[in-house]
Amino acid sequence: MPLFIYNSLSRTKEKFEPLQPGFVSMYVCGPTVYGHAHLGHAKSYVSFDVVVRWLRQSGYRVKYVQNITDVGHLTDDADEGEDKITKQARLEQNDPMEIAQFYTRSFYEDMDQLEVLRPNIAPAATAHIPEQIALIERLIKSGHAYEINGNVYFSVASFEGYGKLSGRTDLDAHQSGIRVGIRSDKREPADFALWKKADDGHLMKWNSPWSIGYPGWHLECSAMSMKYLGETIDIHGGGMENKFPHHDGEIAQSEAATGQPYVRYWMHNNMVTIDGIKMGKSLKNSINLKELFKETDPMVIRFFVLQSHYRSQLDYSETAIKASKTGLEKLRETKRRLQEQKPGTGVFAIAPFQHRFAEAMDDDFNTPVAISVLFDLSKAINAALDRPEALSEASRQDVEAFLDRAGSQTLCILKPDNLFSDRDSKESVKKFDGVMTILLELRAEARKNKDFALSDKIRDRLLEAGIAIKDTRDGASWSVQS
RNA sequence: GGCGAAGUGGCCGAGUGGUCAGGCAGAGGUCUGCAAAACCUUCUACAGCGGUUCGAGUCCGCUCUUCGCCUCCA
Repeated sequence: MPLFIYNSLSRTKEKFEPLQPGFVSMYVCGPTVYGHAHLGHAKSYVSFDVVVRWLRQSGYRVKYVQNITDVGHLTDDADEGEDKITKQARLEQNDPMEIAQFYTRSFYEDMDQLEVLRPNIAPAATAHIPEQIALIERLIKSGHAYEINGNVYFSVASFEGYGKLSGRTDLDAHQSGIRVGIRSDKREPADFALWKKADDGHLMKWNSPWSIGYPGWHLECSAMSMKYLGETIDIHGGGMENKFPHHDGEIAQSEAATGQPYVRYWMHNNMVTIDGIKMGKSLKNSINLKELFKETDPMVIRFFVLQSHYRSQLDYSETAIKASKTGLEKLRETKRRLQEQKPGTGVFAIAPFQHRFAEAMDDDFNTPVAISVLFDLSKAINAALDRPEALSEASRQDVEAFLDRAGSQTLCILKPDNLFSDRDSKESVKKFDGVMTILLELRAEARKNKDFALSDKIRDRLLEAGIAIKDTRDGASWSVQS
């Protein structure tokens, strides 16, 4: 069953065939680190995390590079405005590099909570200035870039096919959108900066053959992608809002420099919206993940994100999150029941579910359908467990193996053990388990003596403490509420 | 204005021609000391108007509406 990926460049689903059999090179645009991550980052990086995980499940060796943009780019037009990181540094009365480091760590903390695997290489833009300068030199030599007054610009007219990703190929149209009246030494308004001379007071700056300055925004991805993954990479991912100008700029400067195709499959994920409006830092409607995690289990957020397709907009609301929470709890409960059941004789065929799950994932990573397969499975398993014959040990193991691969390894919404965090030691878990066993025994005794006031009190008080009791045919079980 | 995407039931959200998405919420039932969970049954859809077709959320056209990009942005 081959994998199909929707390629933003061709606007069709294409059969995935990496450049080298068995090996996938993948680059995803990372965050600009001048603030805490928000729900939009969660959607993006959870989506690409599942892409990486499924490729690995499918047997590929994946080299995953995701940059950290720690060069401050401008808040405004390409020629005006203050650098974002410098601005944040001024607001926090801090050094720009400390700002970048602080928010980089914050980003990974949040991603860890969401079970997003770290990239194999996470290159920082500031650590690759020489590579970026070398790429500019290459472009100047080949006549695709020019230097004026210490600034270097990419000549858009020199690259045929500029704008092919976004569909913006009419250069005259570019000009109409550009504000008049700003002073610029560009030859053409559509040309974009590769190197900018630093103004007085600009804090993040480096030496270059042209001026003391800083690199253009699009440049770092091209330079670092080439350095770690080669001139042609298999997959490049990013947010849709970056198709133009960022990704079209990357294509132009990369392909102009190498003469090789830059990316084989472009993947773009859609936005998170609130009441239909895009969530964005600059729009001041973004939902900070650290705040969100105070009330909502990060796994619920991950599940919520994966319940919609990565190319669809995802509309945030508290009711939607709550629905996801209840839904995820249902899947967890089935998994728990399965683990706790006493071996029976029933035979359960897992193959059709495996097949449907793989089919969904191979169809451009259709996680909502993949999750619906898990719900169908949940229903079938619960029904089987309700029957006296239950599941044989062999069948139970088959189902658990599938749940581990699909739910834990691929979607990563059902962790192997979600009762306690990883920080809790095995010893304390064991002790807690012992205490719970005693409480359940006391409650069972009370019920046997028809002392329902006591048994209900135990149940109610435990629920207040965040532990739910369920009476099953095989006795009571308990679980921690998320 | 230019480029691109989308409008599905109370809510979220799949589905590119021919029984069914799925989740949440609602209703009825089974089970239970009661609850919870689970299971069974069940009610609300494809923005509008034309067209193609034996047959259309699904293809085509028009209209209306929404969103993204054209400034930094996942």
